[in-house]
Amino acid sequence: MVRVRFAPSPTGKLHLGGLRTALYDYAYAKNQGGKFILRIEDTDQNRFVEGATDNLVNSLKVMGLNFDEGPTFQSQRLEIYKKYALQLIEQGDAYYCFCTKQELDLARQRQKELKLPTKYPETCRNLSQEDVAQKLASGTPYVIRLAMPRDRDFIIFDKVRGKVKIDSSLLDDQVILKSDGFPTYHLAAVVDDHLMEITHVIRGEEWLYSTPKHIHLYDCLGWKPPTWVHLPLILNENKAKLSKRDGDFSVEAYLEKGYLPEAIINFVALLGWNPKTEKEIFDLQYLCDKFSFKAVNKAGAVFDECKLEWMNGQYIRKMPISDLAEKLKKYFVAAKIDISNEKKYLKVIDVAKDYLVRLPQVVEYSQMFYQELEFSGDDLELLHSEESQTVFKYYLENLQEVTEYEQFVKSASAHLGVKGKAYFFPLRLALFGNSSGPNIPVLLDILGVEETKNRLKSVLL
RNA sequence: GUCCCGUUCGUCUAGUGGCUAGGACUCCAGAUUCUCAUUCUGGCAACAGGAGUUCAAUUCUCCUACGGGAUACCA
Repeated sequence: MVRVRFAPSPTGKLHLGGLRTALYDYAYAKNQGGKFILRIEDTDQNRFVEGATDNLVNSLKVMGLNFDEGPTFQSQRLEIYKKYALQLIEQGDAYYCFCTKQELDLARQRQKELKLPTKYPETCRNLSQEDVAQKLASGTPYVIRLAMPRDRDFIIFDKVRGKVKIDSSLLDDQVILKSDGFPTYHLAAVVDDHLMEITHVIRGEEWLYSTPKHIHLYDCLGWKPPTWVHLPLILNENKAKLSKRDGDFSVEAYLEKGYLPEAIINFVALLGWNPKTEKEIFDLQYLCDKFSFKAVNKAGAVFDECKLEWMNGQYIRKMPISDLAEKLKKYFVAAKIDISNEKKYLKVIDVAKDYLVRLPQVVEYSQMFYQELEFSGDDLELLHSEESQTVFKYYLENLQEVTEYEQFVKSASAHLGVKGKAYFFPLRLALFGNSSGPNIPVLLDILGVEETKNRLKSVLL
């Protein structure tokens, strides 16, 4: 049974990169009839952000990525990690380290100056039993480090990258238990992945290089390592890892900007994966059906919001008008626009939907149906021209409740001998406030005879 | 610095030892006999460079360049 976990740390909101990882986790689990598990990696007390877990959980929910188990919190499992850390010490696979931060910084700085690889100098790796006992007894702060082997190459068999070889002599003796008693990622993730019977570890590429440490941990503990899957990163326009400096890439922010969850899912899915067909618009179910690691790209993908906008428009236009109308109501409420006339509102949305890229724009594109129009000097000049006035008068005299609009618009043009821009522009301006926009019959239909006449009267000389 | 990963239009990507290197977004043009939007049609635009293997390399190998990641008591 396939079991995959999404394991974010609660240091901020769920961002697009995290969402993509969670999405592939979910897709693979569902594809294999397995389980999708949420685990919160809250082992860094300094970076903990209040409310981050709620945001993570909520964002996943909105996106439709429901987890089968969890969330599990690592901060509630400290005793377990400690137990294994101690076991590793007993086995001689880990050791106490009493080096201070200053000593380590200094060593690292010296290595940099000498252009050597920066790594822990292994000062405490060969401390005598007595030294250790004495320091422990005197209450010296300590961490526990993993003693990496120095004589073997680690081979990672990665599902998207293939075989990756890393020379063990380059690897650091990583801290696995911090002085505050919390484990580091390396220990916590390995222990939990084993205990939770995770079969596939799917994570960002930034973890590839530390995988040997994890493999070694599995070996020392006598456990079977999971299948490794390292995903390419999502990049900003400068091709660097998406970071907070580039702006707010949280799922929440994109929802607020007015992107539909379906569009976000679809778009993010395509950043690093494709169904090997020309199909680009698809839903979560389709992704789950088709997903495989074989089709995951190796190279990072630049996030391009233009294409997201286009895709969002596609989803907006595809949506049943009543659903869309319902979804858009809140923007009108926020703008204090009265949309209680349901019939009119639906017509307005039907027109606006072709213009929409992001949801909140709906107000901008349809407020002219609800608010009094304002005209510039140039506008007034056009509205007050003799020809325009003739058209308006004709409409005021002849437009009736029973009128068939399309026909009326045509016959009026014929009757008055005015056509083209000279005919349509002033009308649209008077009724809609802009010389470009929807067709006149559509405007008449939305406004209705009474409102149309009111608007025409107000520009009559 | 060191190690690891990567490199097809500006961006997301398909693809193959021999093709006019395909699609999508953006942009441009045309059509939908008023405009805008939608929709449709067409166009611009790419195999990082150099060696090697081969009858033939974008495709396989090596090197270089460039980009990214890691190098923490962060994940």
